[in-house]
Amino acid sequence: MSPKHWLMKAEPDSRIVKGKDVKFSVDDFESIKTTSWEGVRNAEARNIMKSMSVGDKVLFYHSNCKTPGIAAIAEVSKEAYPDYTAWDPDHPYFDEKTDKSKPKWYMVDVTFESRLAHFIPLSLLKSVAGSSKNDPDEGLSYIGNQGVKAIKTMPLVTRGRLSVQHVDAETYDLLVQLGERGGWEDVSSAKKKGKKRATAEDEGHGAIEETRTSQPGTALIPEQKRAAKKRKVVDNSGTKDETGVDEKPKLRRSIRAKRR
DNA sequence: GCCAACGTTGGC
DNA sequence: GCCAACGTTGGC
Repeated sequence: MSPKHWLMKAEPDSRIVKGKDVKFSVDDFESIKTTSWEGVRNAEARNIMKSMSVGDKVLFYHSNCKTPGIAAIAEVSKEAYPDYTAWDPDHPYFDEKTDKSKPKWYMVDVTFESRLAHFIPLSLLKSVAGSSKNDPDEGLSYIGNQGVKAIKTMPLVTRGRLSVQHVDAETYDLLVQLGERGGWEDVSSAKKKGKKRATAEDEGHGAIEETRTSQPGTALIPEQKRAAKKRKVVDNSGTKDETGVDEKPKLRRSIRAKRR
């Protein structure tokens, strides 16, 4: 079976939730190599993960940060299995309403493959998608109008909110190509951000390791927030169970602690 | 920090 | 099972 393609979001910026840093950047991912994608608490995203197979390709996306966009390529390395963090009351994404006899939330393992040579900012995709033209801007002519069309129909652009998304094969190829070749840096990005080279630096790309906060390995993905919130209501039990998990949970996604 | 878009919840 | 109210996502 040929591999399927997906996009998964993580938050590269630090945020403390229940005493844990939920950050998970491309740097973290690169140094950890393989991580479980726990914390998804959205049914649709969960179902999407359940349909993943080992070997499927994943676009790793930086979300809820200064320059959101696609940073790396990864691969599914373990198919869906119960997300034990849902049962851990100390975990930000504890879900009081599930129990072990009947797992509700699932996760997959994902293994880092490589960074894109050119971080693909969401703003670029939006700008292509929002254009009335069907031909790419200069610098991007290699994507052709099929490329433009593919971008215009991406869920990332048309619907946004989902933290785990399907990407179709052609679109995936196109994005990888974009990430390898770049070509927009002197055009659209520079235009809108006025001179600001939004690519490498914000994302910790390239050689310089920039100021990387604390240690990698922890970060949450978007959906967990809800669960984290609910969780406050409960807070019973303090015992960490023996789910047989020996590696400390790597949160991922995001929790929006307190906002507004 | 704001707030639009959209998902979830719960009353009926 | 509709739908208004509410809560969250996540870009800007």
